[in-house]
Amino acid sequence: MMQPGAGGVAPSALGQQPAQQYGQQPAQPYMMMPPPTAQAPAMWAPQSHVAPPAPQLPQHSQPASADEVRTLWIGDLQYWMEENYLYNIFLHTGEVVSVKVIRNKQTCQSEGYGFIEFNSRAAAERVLQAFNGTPMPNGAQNFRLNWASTGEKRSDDTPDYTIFVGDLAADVTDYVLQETFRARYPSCKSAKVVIDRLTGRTKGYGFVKFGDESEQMRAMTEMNGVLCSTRPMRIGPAANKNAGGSQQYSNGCQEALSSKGQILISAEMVSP
DNA sequence: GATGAGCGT
Repeated sequence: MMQPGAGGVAPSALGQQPAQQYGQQPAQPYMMMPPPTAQAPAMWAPQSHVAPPAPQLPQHSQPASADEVRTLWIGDLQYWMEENYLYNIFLHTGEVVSVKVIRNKQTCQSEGYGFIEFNSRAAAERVLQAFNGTPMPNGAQNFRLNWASTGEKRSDDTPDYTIFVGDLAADVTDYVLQETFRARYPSCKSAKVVIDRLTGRTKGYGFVKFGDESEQMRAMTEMNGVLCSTRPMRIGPAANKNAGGSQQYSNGCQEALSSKGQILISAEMVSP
């Protein structure tokens, strides 16, 4: 027989209202700030904060074939941003099916990203367009949203040529950084300002990716010292993360190995 | 100041 108390539980596991305390956050973290300049497009969020025109940050194009893709990936989460926080942010859409923050199994600490599933692909896309790159309710950082990858490979055939950009002012966002470069380098694909997960604030450096190697090279010299927002950028080579950007070290490794070998050999020779 | 971040049961 059914337990009386458990009969009419909320459909979603999140239905049970979360006790809303997010670390240092005061009582109502979700109070959406009034739209700065927003005339609400009144599609699905009549009365709410419609963020400034979502900058066209690079996102994976929506997979056309897969009807099932209704989930967004969200990153750059601070540790205190848990399911209930995310859930309440998108609550007004009425179309959130589930929310999940990925945690480390040992420490149970957030890994800084999660997934938001909507009841339709269109709903997910609206959220993606409207929120991505706009300030999160806590005010410190911007939403970093994208389509969740469904295990299928992302269409990413082209190599990236990346540079490191330092000395960024506090107000430089991905969008600002990217536009700074895209104005001169059409192959500029994306820009990312690195965010401190503890504070949600910028670390003052970032990465810019180009599709064209010669533009990467040119940008390295031409853009060094150029103003971005209020500060001159300092540009350097990016440590090889995603290949492409710089030369492989295959030869270097061999040299290192052989010279190590030499050291060993000479050590043997030196020994009595 | 100083080299990310990225897909779960």
